[in-house]
Amino acid sequence: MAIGRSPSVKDVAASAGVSLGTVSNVMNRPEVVSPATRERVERAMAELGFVRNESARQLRAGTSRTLAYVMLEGSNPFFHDVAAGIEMAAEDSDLSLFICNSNGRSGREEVHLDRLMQQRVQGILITPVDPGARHLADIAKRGIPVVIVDRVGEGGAFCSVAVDDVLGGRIAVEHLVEQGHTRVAVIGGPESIGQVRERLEGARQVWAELGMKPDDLTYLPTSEMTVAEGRSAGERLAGLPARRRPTAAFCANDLLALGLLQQAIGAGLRIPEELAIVGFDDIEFAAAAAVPLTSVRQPRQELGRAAAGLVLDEATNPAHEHQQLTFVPELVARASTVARARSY
Amino acid sequence: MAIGRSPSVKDVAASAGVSLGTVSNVMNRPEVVSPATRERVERAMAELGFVRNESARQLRAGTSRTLAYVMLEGSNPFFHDVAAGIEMAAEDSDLSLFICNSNGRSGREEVHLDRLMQQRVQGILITPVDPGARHLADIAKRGIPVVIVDRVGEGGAFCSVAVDDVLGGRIAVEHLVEQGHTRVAVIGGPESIGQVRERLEGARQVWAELGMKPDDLTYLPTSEMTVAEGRSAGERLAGLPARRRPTAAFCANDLLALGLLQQAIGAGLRIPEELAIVGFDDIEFAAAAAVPLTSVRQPRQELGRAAAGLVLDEATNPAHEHQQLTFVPELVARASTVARARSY
DNA sequence: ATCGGCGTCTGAAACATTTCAACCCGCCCC
DNA sequence: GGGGCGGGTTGAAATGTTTCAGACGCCGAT
Repeated sequence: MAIGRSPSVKDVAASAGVSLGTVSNVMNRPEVVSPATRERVERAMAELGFVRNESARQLRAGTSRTLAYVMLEGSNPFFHDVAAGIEMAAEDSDLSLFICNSNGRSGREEVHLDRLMQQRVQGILITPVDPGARHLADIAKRGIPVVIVDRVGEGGAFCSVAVDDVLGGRIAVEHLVEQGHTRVAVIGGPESIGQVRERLEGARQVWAELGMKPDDLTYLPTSEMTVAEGRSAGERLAGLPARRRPTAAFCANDLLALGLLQQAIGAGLRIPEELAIVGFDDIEFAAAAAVPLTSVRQPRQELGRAAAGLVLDEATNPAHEHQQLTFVPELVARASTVARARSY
Repeated sequence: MAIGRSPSVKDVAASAGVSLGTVSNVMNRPEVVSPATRERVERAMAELGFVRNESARQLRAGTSRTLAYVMLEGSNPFFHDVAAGIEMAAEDSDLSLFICNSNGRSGREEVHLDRLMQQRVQGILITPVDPGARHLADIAKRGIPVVIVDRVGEGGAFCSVAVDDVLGGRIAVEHLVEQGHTRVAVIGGPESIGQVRERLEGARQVWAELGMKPDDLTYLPTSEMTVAEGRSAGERLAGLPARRRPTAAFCANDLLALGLLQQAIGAGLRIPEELAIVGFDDIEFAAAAAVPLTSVRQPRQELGRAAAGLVLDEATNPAHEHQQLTFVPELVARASTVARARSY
């Protein structure tokens, strides 16, 4: 029913017997219009079911009321938690948040960014496939605020918010060594992912510094950061000769760790006695695993919140300077590494 | 750098020495413009770094190129999988997808819907807090296509795509009875959530039909559908006197089931021998739990895809008729109910 | 009386695009 | 050589909002 285009300011103005400008004022600066007319206009709006046309507003204003987040992997709850943090901040500034998912593919990422530019979003938050990509630099050059999330931008060309991944890798492996492990596996990949590279790097660093034998740190590469790949890594681990087999594993994210955990339990291993496992991210399901997972916590929502703050600053503050925020990761020890850890 | 507003069609036209209309044609109907001019215009666009202003396009065209999905609970991966399905369909039609999250609160839902109307989205997909809510009906009355996802709309006022929740509850409990259980717990809540109501309803139906004693079906209500509530239900379960204590539980979603599972294992119960567990949704983490979880699978992405199809039909096909699509849920038996189930 | 100022309201311009009727020009056909 | 045709291009109108310079009426002060 109720067919026909939706009513415009003009219709409201006619119905209330005032001019266009007045209707606009009622919406945007109610204090300048007399209570009587305001009331009349508001009634007219309600009667006609008027809904402001955001495209027109935006066209005239030149700026939209939305932020966008392009996440790296929709299947990893970590990114949804980051998004939730951004959303809260956006909400506080009365902005909408547009969420996209590049799924790790640079092509999709570019398509999304293109669309976002067409929409003239106020700012773009992104966990990029490659922080050095041309299309990112191009956007920034246009003057659109871009903030890199969970990676640090190259050469300070962008604001960024991240956790110190090298440090994260360090504390994870340090913890395992403290628990008495002398043979450790590090699991993750592909190394084209910056986060992976740095976490593994941290692991190697601290391994060397603690004076452990280089050969006793086994790297098991994966092709993705998924539960399935974690299981597969578990199988490879089990295939190693007993005397060389690691007694603990550090996985570059929780999805891998969860897969490994499941495979290990299925194979009858006792956790953590026969295999200790540390993950990364501390997603909600890490604590909820049947053997609660020790993990390197990133302040997920905080990350998002801070990133939103930076993008807003860049959008509104003329004196804005790019900054690289780094959060400190924190080890959350649970039963997957400590025999009788209190679990939550 | 590169300050100043971004170039418009007019600038491109000037730079290429043609009229506005021609530039527009290059973008929208390239076949009507001669290869030579087209080439010239395209070069000008590239040089100036022209990006079409979507607001202006939309204002003139009266219609946007975006769909929206308002999900019920951002913390439940199930909805993200539905969203992924929608996104694929949107992609096929060259539409963008705007994702919002009401977090179960009717107020947020309304705010989001309001914004979406202002943006003149092509259609709205929503898993509503309450499918009977006024604001939903209002939107539909305006002629904006609305499709209810994972619930069926009341009185056929909307298109909807859902799984037969009653049937889902039936097959879950039927499965438990087949495994020889005679005392079963059903866990979920609050009952204000329609999905919960129907799943429990199905459970009760089949329990009666199979001639089981009504008193042997224990209902443990929860205040939310979260992992934490699942654990708490587990504690209440453990508190029941042994002779009345159920030997199996049907949880209204996987998050609850995961929490219950974890609590039970922590308490030293053997799964499924001492407690069998069935969840609902079959989210990815269900299979990845340390004791892989038996669950009632909903075709998550399919749900989203189908919903997108309906909303598009309603948006473009004048002869559109509302329809209620119902998918059939499917039991996926894993180790949490069947002692030596193959796990994946 | 005149003036200034204030509170309220108006009307038109501007935003960037799409669409459409009209136009131009060269060509072919009669 | 005139008429018609059709491909290519133009120019202007239209979309719904915001903004801004001004108009209007009224009051108090000069």
